[in-house]
Amino acid sequence: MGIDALDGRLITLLDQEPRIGVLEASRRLGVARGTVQARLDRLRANGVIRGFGPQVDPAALGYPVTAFATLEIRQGQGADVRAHLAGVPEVLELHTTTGEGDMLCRLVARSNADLQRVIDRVVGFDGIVRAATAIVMENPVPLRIIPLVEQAARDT
Amino acid sequence: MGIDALDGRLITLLDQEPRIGVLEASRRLGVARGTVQARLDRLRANGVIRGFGPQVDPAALGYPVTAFATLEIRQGQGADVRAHLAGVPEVLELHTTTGEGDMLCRLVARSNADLQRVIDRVVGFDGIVRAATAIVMENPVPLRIIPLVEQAARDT
DNA sequence: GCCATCACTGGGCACTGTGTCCAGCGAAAA
DNA sequence: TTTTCGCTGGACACAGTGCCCAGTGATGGC
Repeated sequence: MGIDALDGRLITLLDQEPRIGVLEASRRLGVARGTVQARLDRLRANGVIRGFGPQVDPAALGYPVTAFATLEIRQGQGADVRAHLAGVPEVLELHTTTGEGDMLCRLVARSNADLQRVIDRVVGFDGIVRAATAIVMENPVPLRIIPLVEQAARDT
Repeated sequence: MGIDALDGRLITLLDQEPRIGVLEASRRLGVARGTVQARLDRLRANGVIRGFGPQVDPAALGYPVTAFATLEIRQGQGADVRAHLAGVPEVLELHTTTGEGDMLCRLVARSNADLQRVIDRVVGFDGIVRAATAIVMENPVPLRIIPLVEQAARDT
């Protein structure tokens, strides 16, 4: 477990220019192609790199509004609520949490007006007692991982 | 703007098997290679597909604990707080929101004990008045986009 | 009804990258 | 000291890419 400096540089490079292949990456990093291939195989085997799927922007799909909803669940209804929320396309992720509510989910919608429809669909389910919604205005730090990768590479 | 059924199938295919190339994708979809190439170029140009960067798992990097923190900010300190949080590697994303708090951020840590250190670092800043943290226990719906892509493709 | 536009097709081309070998070498562990 | 392991640098056949082209069918403007 853990990654070294070369792993960190490789991940950072692939994050900045995902289209480059193994050969070009080996040239940029100054190591043999086989080394990059082996590192990549190991990173995928260890689960550090889950894949290279397309990163789709919901806004470009017509869903520019993002919100987070904190849900309070009736005791014992967890599984049902999970299944219900998993069936709503506008629910992009769902977590069960400690603290205020019982669940936290990320929603998107076509507009602020459309968000009402989404929320109605989300909370219109028997097991959900209460919901508090926070609409996202700005996103100063978009989902990122590189700073953490660099720290993990340094701590080795 | 908007995507059609072929775009939807292409994105879904690339999400399931990111390693396949344009040629193989064209075979799976039953269209000419040039068509897939043109669709991909258009999706990237429209910003629907942002890229194909590596999806890194923080847990595999040694950060298995995730939490969400709601922050209340002192008036006029927004910019400073943003800059401060952007400098913390464990802050994976940051949003400004309506509702309860002023900001919502996603954190990771090496352990529950380590989370205390991260939170101290996050809230140990003058502009932050109050912070409420929710630790993630389960993640029944991991960050996903395909159901939304399929809905967007259907609505065309 | 006619013509221009546009996306898709199917083909061809040179070139690059990939997957997969291998032998040699230096460092670290046994 | 000897084994083990990761990295190197080279080789090979093959597949895929980027880029070109002419032909075709559908759509929309005139």
